[in-house]
Amino acid sequence: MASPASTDASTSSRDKILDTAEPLFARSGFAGVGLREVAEQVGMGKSSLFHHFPSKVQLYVAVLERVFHEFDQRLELRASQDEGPLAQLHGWATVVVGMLAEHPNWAALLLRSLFEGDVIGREDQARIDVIFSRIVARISSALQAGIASNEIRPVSIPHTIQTMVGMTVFHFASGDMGDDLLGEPIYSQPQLQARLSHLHDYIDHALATRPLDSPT
Amino acid sequence: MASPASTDASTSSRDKILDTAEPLFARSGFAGVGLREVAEQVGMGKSSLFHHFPSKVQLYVAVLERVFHEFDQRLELRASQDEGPLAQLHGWATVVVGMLAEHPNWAALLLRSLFEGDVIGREDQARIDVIFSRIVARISSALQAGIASNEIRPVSIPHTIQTMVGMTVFHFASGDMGDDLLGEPIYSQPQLQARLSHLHDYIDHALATRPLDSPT
DNA sequence: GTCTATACACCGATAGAC
DNA sequence: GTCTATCGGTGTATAGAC
Repeated sequence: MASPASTDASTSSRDKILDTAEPLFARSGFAGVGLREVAEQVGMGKSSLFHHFPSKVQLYVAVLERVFHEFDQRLELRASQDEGPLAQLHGWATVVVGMLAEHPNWAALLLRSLFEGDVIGREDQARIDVIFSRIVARISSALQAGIASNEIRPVSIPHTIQTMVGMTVFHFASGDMGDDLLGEPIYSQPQLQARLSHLHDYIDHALATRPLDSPT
Repeated sequence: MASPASTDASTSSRDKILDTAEPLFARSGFAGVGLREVAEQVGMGKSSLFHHFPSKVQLYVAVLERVFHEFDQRLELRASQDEGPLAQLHGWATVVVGMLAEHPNWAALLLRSLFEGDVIGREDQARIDVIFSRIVARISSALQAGIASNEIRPVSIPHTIQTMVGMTVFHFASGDMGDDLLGEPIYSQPQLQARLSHLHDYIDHALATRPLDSPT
């Protein structure tokens, strides 16, 4: 659905390269992937890659930007229904889990891009940062609104965002370690549902002010 | 305290190499570090490294094992005071934040080792997994005991552990992204304290059954 | 737009002198 | 235990034919 070419099955070489490189970068990181491996899997010569991307770094950047872009779009789409802050957070949690489930490479890719600093040039990093900031700002607004209206406890907004990013991105990037811990694959249907429930539970119990606590 | 030389300032070559390699692997990952760079910073020739470690992989493993080992030890030490499950979790949170603050490379190193699967051989990975399992088992026991005694809500234990690992390891590995989000360095004193408070808050509000709920 | 051929630096690892 | 020299291989990237 949705991704590369609009109406037919044909995919541009550029997209094919991106699709091929994405899981490789996700698994092995920027330094861990050789262009030979990418070219081989795409089915073309190494040199041909340079016709579509000026350098390995730019290929990596293109992969990242595509992911951040759609991530941002899907969150924005869900934000357009305007609901209360808690419902908004619940909705986003559902969207994020859905997206990461649909694209099992993305969590690792996002995780890398968030904590591996240097690999990308300043300008490219800045463009990605803009998108990321937009995502953060949205969550931040929801939290702020919720705190103002006393639906959400007065938690630290940045620390809560860090926690929520960790609860989603880190969890779905945790690979074998996560599988072992859960005793079942992270991306199995029951565990996807379990993670979503866990997120909803977090929102309701760690963030929401309990009815019992609210002032008379 | 165990590690390299006990009473004097001299450090074995082996330890010096480990100390040098640790931040490099933390920042750039296994594939992103060249032995030339390591050797240069240690102040010896590339080849000399092979006198102390049979291969690059084994050097990496040695770095990881050292970290996991001390991590495990410090948690065990703190476990020896026997307290209630909630107090135990609070204590561990304090210990973990303290350790990660003391060793700013560790979070990134641990994060990589948790989600980058392939780089290490089976046997070495198995040895690390044993240590990690011990850590997980301890937390798991505390949660289980707390749930049994009704001090802790009946949360999913594996998912809660994933969340807590993310709240610590991911947070302290988040580098520039985390700094930007907090508006202040993650490892600054106020933000260290803030993260610890956030963790305590999580334990008290997301995990603990509220006093109001507990049976007489 | 893809290919072959090639440039040049660096990689991890080994051999052997000191 | 550290060094120099060197091995074979791979890395990104370029040149130029088709």
